[in-house]
Order: sequence, then C-alpha cells, then structure tokens
Amino acid sequence: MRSENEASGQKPRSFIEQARRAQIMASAIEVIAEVGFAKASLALIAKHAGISKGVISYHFAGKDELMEQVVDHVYSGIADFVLARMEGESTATGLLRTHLLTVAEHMRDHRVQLMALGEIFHNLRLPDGSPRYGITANEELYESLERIYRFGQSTGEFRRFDTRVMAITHSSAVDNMFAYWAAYPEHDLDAHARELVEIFLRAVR
Amino acid sequence: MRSENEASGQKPRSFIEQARRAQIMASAIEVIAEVGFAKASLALIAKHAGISKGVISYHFAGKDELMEQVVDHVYSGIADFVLARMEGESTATGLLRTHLLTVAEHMRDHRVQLMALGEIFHNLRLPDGSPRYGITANEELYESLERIYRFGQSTGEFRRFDTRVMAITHSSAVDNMFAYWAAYPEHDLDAHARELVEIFLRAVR
DNA sequence: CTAATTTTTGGCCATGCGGTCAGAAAATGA
DNA sequence: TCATTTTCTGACCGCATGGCCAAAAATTAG
Repeated sequence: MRSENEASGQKPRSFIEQARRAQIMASAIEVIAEVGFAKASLALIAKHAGISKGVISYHFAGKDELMEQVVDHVYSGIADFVLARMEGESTATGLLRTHLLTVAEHMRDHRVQLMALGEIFHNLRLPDGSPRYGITANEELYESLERIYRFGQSTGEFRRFDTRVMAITHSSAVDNMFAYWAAYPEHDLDAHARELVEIFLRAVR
Repeated sequence: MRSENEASGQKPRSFIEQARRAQIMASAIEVIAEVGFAKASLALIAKHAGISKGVISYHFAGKDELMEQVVDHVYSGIADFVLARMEGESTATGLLRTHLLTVAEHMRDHRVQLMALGEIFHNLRLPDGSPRYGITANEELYESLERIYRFGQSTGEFRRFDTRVMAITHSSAVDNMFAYWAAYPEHDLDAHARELVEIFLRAVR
C-alpha cells in the first residue's frame, strides 16, 4: 500500500529505522506464531530479536502499532501475490479456481506469517475492548469474492444464489484449510485446494 | 456427558456447590461474550455475579477448570440438541440438511454461550503455552461429519470426494455462519443455513 | 443451644505486563 | 576533531492479574 516516501506524512524513515522496524516485525511474527498472541510480550519479542525492550518503544508508538504493521505487511503480501495471479483470468470459473489454488500456494511458503496474522486478527482489541479486526474486517475480502460470483452469474457460468453467503463460506473454507494444515503439517495443502475448487465449482454450477 | 452422580469421582456435589458452579459459569459466559477472553478476569466475573473473587477459587480449582467446564457445558448443549433432531433421519441427504438447519436453530437461542465458547476455544492455553483447544479439538466433530458423508457415498446419494476436506469445509462454514451473525445480528441466520444446505448438497451430488 | 463444618469475605502476594526515562553509546556532519 | 543528533540500554513505574489465606459468617449436625 505504501511505497517508501508517501506525500502524506512526515520525513522519510532513515535506513536504520526501516531495518529495525523490519527486524522487530519479523521477531514479533515468529514469537506470536510460537507462543500465541497472549504470551507474546514486548519483552519476549525484544529478547528473541536480541535487543533491548526500549528499542521497540523507540521505533513504534506502542504494541498496538507494531501489531497493526504486522497485519498490514502480511496481508498485503497475500493480496499482491494472489491478485497478480488472477490478472490473466477472464472467466469466473478461472478466477475462482485460480484464487483457491494461488492462496494455497502462498500459504505453503508463509506459514509463520499467516499463523501470526490469525493470532492478531483474533486477539487484538481496541482500547475500549472491542475487537480491532473482527469478522467486519473481512468486508473488503467478501466484496471482492462477491464480485467474482456476481460476474459468473452475469455470464451465465454460475446459477443464482446468495453471493454474500457464498463469499463467507468460501473465505471460511480457505481460512480453515490453512488452520488445519498449520496443525497437521503433513496434510496435503494442494490436494485440499483442488478439492475446494471441485466443491465450489459444483456448488455454483 | 455427566449426569449428576458419576461412579468415577469422589463425593457428589452439594446443592449449594452445584448452584454456585452454575451461577459462576453463567457469569463467566456473559462476561467473556461481552469483553472477550483476554479481559475476562476472575475479578470481573466475580463482580458481575455479585460475589467475592475468592468464591470462584473455592468452587473451582482455578480459572482453567472454570473455562473447561464452560466449554463442556455449552458444547454438550449443542451436541444433545442437534443429535436429537438427527435421530429420525435415514438418508445422508436428510442428515446433512437437518444438521445444518438444526445447528442454525440452536445458535439463534444461544448467542452468548456460543460467543463465549468461541473465545475460550481460540484463546485458552495449557501451562506450556500450547493451545488447549486448537483445530485438533475438532477431531470428534470431523469424524462424525465424515460418517455422514461416507454413508451418502455408500448409498450412492453422494459422489466420491475427500470426506475429510468436506468435513473441514462443512464445519468451518457453520462456524463462520455463526461468527458473521454474531457480528451482524440483523443477518438472516435461517436463510443462511438454507443456502448452506443448497451449497453442500450440490457440492456432494 | 452448641459445636462442627461449609462457605464467604476482603485483603494480600508475587508475577508479568506496557510504557517511560536518564544517561551511555553510536552515528553523523562540519 | 569535536559538537550534535540519533539510537540503544537497563532500570524503574504503576497497574492488573490469578491465586492464597486467616478470619468472619452461615449452615448443618448432635
């Protein structure tokens, strides 16, 4: 989303600043994936990175900003990868198949990042106690999936159905494919994704 | 699972004991549903129940036991309700439809219980830091869903497919139907469930 | 009624948390 | 080289947590 010298903000980040932020985010991802969100304290993240705890406070406004940066980083990594692969597709069927297979392929190489993403997603809360990212944070994803399904309906590839329910179901199938594979690493991710293609293509036909 | 005087354990629970445990569990459910697992402290649960914090320690071995009792209680509530409704069904198609519709019906009347269940499921950890209930806690559910799908395959109602992937997808569709409705209470739960029936029956046909 | 037992209270404890800060160290620039 | 700025350290703060316990209160038994 942000290249490196946005017109909006203040001075550009120094080299050290960028490197430290990246290092701290990477450490946070690894710690969260290993011990879970609740036990991923700043002290532990700092220790794992081999730095003093104060450095995190120096480079980030607080724990919440660090977590949000991690989410942005990991999430845009997925989006960039998947959207690039979908660009060539012209049919709704092709878009659907490519989306499912590409997401699975990306998961294979980003296990810890996605585990951390899920932990933060489920646990981070605003100061008032309400979830920072709840289901409501999926709205953008739901809308882009609905666009594919409506496109398929408009071309006659797909039957009529509630596109919102289909998008929710699709999204949850992908999330749980990852969660299952994260718990059982020997599970065949690609085969799972191919099964999902079959399931959803039959469901919409 | 446990009626009221199991042969296994020690002395039966006194009346006061049972009442207090039920009261504390109910309070825990409401507090967790409202402020989330992380902020649901024993102090808050006690205050919400109008009792002193020490009472909880007196009636439960610790916070973990309280949480596990809540999970057992809510979970067996679902299982009892859904299994009773499924008893009359003789076809795999009927079992599948009944399962989806009955789960949705149960959700409608047990919003806070299920919100609390989800919070505990996602957040409770063993002393060593590993999840108390992860995806692996779904094994029993997956197996019972797989039994339905394999039954349908054996009668020729359903095509051949990977029953494990189907069970995971089915289970996640139900979980997210609830999560979406919990976030958007005006969402039509019954219509959602009927869409799921359509989706899965087409997927297996 | 009295003694024994169960239950409740409210304060206390050690622990770990996120965040802050003064000063040391390192990098930068003239 | 030396002054200035950036970066880092390690100690410290206030706070909330889960758990503990002595004593009070309530209940039960004889």
